[in-house]
Amino acid sequence: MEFFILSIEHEKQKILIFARDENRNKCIIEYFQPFYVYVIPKGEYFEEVKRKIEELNINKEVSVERKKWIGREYRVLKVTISLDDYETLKSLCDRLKEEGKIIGKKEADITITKKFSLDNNVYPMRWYEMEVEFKGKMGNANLYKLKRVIREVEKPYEIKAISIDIEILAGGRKMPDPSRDPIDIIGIFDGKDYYILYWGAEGNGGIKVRNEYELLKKFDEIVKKIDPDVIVGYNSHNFDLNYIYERSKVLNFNFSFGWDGKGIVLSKKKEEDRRFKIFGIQHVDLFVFISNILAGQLKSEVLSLDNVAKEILGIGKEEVTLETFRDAVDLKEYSKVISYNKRDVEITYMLYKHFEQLLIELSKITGQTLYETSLSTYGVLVESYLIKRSREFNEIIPNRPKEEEARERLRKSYIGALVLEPEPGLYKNIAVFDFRSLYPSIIMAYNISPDTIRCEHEDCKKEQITIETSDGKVPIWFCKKEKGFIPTILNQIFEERVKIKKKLKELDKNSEEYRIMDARQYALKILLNSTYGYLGFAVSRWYCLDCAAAVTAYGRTFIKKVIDLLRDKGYKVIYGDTDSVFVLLRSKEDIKILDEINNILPKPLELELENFYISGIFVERRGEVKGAKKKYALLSEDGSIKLRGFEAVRRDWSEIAKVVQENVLRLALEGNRTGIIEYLRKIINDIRSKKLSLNMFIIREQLRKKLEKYEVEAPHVVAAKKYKQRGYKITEGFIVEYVVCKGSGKVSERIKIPEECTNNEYDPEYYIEKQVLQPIDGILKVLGITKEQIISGHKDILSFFK
DNA sequence: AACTGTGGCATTTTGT
DNA sequence: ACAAAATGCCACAGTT
Repeated sequence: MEFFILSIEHEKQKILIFARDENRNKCIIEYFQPFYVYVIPKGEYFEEVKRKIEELNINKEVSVERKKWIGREYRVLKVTISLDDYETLKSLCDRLKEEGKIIGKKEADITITKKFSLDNNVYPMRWYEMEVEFKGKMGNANLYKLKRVIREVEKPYEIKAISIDIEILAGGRKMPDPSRDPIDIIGIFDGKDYYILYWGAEGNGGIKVRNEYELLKKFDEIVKKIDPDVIVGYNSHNFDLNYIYERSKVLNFNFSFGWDGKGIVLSKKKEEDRRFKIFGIQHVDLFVFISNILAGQLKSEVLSLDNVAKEILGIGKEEVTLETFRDAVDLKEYSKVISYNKRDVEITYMLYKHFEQLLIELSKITGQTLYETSLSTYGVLVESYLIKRSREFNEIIPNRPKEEEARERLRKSYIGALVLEPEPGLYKNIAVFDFRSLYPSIIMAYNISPDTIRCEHEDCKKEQITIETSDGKVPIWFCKKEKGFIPTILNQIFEERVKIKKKLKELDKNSEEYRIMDARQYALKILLNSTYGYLGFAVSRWYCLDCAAAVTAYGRTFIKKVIDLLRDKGYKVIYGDTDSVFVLLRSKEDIKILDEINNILPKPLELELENFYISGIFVERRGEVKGAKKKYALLSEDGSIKLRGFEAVRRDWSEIAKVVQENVLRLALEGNRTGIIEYLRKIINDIRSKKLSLNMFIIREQLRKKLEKYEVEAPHVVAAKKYKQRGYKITEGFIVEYVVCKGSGKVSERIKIPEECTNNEYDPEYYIEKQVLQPIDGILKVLGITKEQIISGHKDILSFFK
């Protein structure tokens, strides 16, 4: 029979595969998974260790295998025991380790479900033909016993997904608290029909029920009726599912959706960061996935559903204020809130559909469930992938570091990328060249891997590079005779991606195949680009700080080499960062020097033209003559502007500061000096005469730790305390908003949170001085515009306002 | 990891 | 002699 696997769970050593057959019937396939660990004895103690394990008074099977441990081959003992007897084996191994007789005990921390996948080459989100034996029913699922996996089958599976979103109207007045405030609305959307359940008021467009208990009951029924594979929410781990879970406890209601008939299960109990799982159904929290994997590519500063939907789907923002909620409660009329909820479930569903293929491809590649992928960070993705591939290389999977070891690793650091110091000024005709995927290329080109580092071959030692870590400077080399685990894998990913990209060019952009292939190449790109970071990541199993340090060291030599080549040819290089160089051309024709440079560079490194710019501006660091790094603006031929590092792209500056800086930068790049002077005169006037809305003056900062942990009375900390006083729940990650108002003393003593500000209350002087003139100071300096020119007749623009 | 920049705070320097 | 201004350092947020 053929099955599409959704997830693989276990009860002790009993594997439960949650799958669907060709008719979408729920199927649970059972299998008994042996538990085993690998013990690596030190050569001379091999027989002793083997004997001691064999003498243990437990059921066991000990076999001798040849396995690789970080590239080196060993005779190892594969010890298969019952999971219940693990402690006995562990204490023996701990003792042997202390006596120095074994290198270690490995793969004990690989979950039993993972072991099942590795041993049988069976992973979620794929179809398999299996030989099974029907055993009867388990709930409403067919129960089978797995006899044998015949083969993987390539065919599509159409995922049935629903999105959910809840409303707690008490939140219109205070933070919703599940011990007190009921759920008023639960919305569900399956891509076709909306089920907006509500109670306690009138309303159009929803399904009215008698009370909250009935609401949960109806929700349960609908989910069972739709029988989805995926339930999607936006911030649903920390809000929607958490809330539904808590309310069901308060009301003593037991859900029966989920294949085990238990509904929502709390799988990680860390306060403030709980994780909810549903057996057989993949719970996908898009907010978590977007924050972990996609945030870097998005322009949105705050990853609210509205912002993200606007950027990704181009759906406009709907203004819903707290007033809407308050009115709904006061008038007992929910129509507006119902349509708001309807829109939210729809957007959530559409966003999910937009990312579904990427989630699927990432899951397939890494061997994880959709649920696991949606919670993964880059490190988890890379590691899952390496684990999945390890068997092909006969590599034993290294242990995850213990807390102490991880802390130790965190203390170590190494020299990173090279950043050139730019000379402040306004430049014309700038070409930006960069290396395409520099770090992955270096790993491949130099065979950088934990298993190739410091090999014993004298030949390999000849090509060394010096790395500098917190332990000091040391020369380092990588094996040239045998390809390492990580470079081999990277190479394969790289080649696979090239192949897909080639294929994409032939496909119709609107075809299903294009969509799948494009998601696949993007998933591969994510893995390719995350591997360097993974090597230096403290909790990695294949951690290798010296490898990471070698990657950056090679990176620095390459970028230096390019700069030297360009300078030798008489070009002026004005800036460079990690993998890019900014060079002044005499004309656009000069771009052809790229070919000459690429002829000299070793393969597969390749310098490319990132773009050509008409003009660009670099400024000084505040209070210094040195040019500021990672801070510049470029004007391209199509009129678009690229801003890096400037206050205009930062979240912790007011809108007025950002708008003014961006406008001034544009005028500067266009060479319009008089425009700047006129614009500034006008804007200063507007600020003073309070023509602008308060929104322009709100400063936002995030709390990066718990409020109590702050040592200083910084403005955002003071503001956060004000929020707290007003009954807001202040958590880590809370975005604090404040406005600087008139008054005396420190800034922190005269801030107000927006809801305290009446009558467009803000301090014009503060904003003109600190938010408008400060950020453009460097730009004006480059252009040689003095403050007197802005306010003619006055020596100093600041004294004008005093 | 590298880098920029703000505000708070304690101390030193400077102006009157 | 005193206060204001400058300075240096730290904590912190954020971008690349």
